[in-house]
Amino acid sequence: MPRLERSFYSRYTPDVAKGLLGCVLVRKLPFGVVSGRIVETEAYRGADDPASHAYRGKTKRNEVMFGEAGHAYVFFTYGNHYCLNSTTENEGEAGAVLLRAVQPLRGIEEMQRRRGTDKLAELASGPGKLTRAMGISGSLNGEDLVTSNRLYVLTGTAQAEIAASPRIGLNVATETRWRYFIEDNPFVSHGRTHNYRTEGRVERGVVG
DNA sequence: GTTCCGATTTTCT
DNA sequence: GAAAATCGGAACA
Repeated sequence: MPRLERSFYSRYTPDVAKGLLGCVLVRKLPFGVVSGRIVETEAYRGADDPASHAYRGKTKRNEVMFGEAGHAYVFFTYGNHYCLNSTTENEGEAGAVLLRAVQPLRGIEEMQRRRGTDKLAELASGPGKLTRAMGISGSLNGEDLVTSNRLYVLTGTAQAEIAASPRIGLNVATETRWRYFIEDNPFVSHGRTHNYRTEGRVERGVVG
């Protein structure tokens, strides 16, 4: 399976977020390889997106978002958790896709050990869980996903129905539905107020 | 320099 | 369903 190229990432962020569904995130660790199929993402842009870290311009923390597409943007939040994004758009224009959940494929035992649970559906069903399960931390911030041998993404092939909902954990831009996930997939996160089954405003599409 | 609060998870009721 | 844990970045003075 080929790796995603730079041109894949260098597009309108919501399109990249949708396109990443079904692709395979790969992390090489000293103990072996762990990987998972991406089942849930969120799009964040720049000055036009109040929910984005880049909304108020470039800072030391978010500068990766303004750089070349296809790099990892890893940030620390809530005192405990790292979140993994891939940068998007043309260089100089901010954008990133938050990877929120994967379906474990390879290295499941390693992920179980790191997460302290053996339940597959809970290994990486949330952004913080995902980074913990796959050994991703701030040291990978800025990593080039197109050339790195530590962290990269392979193209997906499986056809699946995708749905869209508001992004999770925000109190701004709540009308913008830039969260994308594979419908009825048991590996997506729940997300408190985002019970999409009862929301009734889910957009559908197809990824493949 | 100080204060506020989050792109979350876990645990308890 | 609700709340605590926990710390670095960003905003304001």
